[in-house]
Amino acid sequence: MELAAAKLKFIEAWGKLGSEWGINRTMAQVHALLLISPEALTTEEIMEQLSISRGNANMTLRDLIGWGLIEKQHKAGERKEYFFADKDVWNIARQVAKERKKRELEPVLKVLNELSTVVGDEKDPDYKTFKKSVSDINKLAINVDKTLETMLKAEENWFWGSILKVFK
Amino acid sequence: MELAAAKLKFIEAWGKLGSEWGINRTMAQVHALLLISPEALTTEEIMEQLSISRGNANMTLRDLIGWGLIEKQHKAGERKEYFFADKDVWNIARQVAKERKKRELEPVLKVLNELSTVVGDEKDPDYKTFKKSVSDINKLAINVDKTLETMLKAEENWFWGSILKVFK
DNA sequence: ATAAACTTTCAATAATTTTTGAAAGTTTAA
DNA sequence: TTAAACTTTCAAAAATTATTGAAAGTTTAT
Repeated sequence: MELAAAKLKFIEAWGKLGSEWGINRTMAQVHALLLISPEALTTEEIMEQLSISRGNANMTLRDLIGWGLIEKQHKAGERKEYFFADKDVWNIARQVAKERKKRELEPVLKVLNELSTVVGDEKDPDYKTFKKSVSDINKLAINVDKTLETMLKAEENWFWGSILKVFK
Repeated sequence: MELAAAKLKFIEAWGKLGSEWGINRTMAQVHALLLISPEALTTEEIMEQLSISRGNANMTLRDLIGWGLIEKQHKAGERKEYFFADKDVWNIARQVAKERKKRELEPVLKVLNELSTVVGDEKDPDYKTFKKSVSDINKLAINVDKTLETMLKAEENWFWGSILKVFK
């Protein structure tokens, strides 16, 4: 396969994966483009390579910075802003895990906690089923939260060394 | 909190979580409703409780069956179909992991494999960066795949026992 | 064979999400 | 201060995704 074709395919695949995971397709594509780019790129270059508008590029780049996946770079003597992606996949995975934990898992834990204060009749099957489901989900969510917490602190080698030992 | 209010809140929270993870909101809500329902419900009851149309309910129930999250039940002497959810959260987590692995991770692994056949000039920074990123992502994806594979085979107690030992 | 009971389909519509692009805003250099 | 270079905003438009509901299809009992 040719490099040019491979690049397009990679950008497309990354975009598709993103959209399946609740991440805007364009955002994932911009990330893909920066991941395979040896140099930092300008908004202009990104707009052109992905055929997207200035407004879209600007918002997407801002979001990616918010996710901690890319950074701005300034080149001496130039006004333009350049953007580049952290290429370390372990950092990327941790960053995504960190953000999703904060944005999604933590709010859910909060709601589950509130829901466990529900009052009712212990003889009521509705009440019993509700309590049991909420409590079980709560336990799982707490475990997932702890696991992520530890993962976020871990070094890559430590992580894969330990995890692969457990998962034979 | 009252049971009725808590139920609504749970259905809403589950729906929101679903949509953040690329799962249709209604599908997650129907799942939530069945999770907290001690009895299997008919299409009619689901339509009414969630204020959705017959068509929507039918398609959503079909999808949930496809995900292995709910099942049909037939009651003796009745023509109606009843639906109920597996209430075991460990089964639910495994089922979701299994389906997403099949639907998303495996296609990505396939693409990454194709992309590693790219040919080019070892002196070209574009080529080198591309190869490195694809290869690193490929390695991570393979590890994730293996980890999920093991998790799918695991028993709940085994899993939490081992994982929590690693993650102190 | 018929009809009642129930399920499925799908074209049309609605709702939501994403994108555009021009105008407004900001920074820098002279 | 002015103007050029560059970035940000946001209302409108486009694209995508989800939902409706009536008609078609299926199954069962008689």
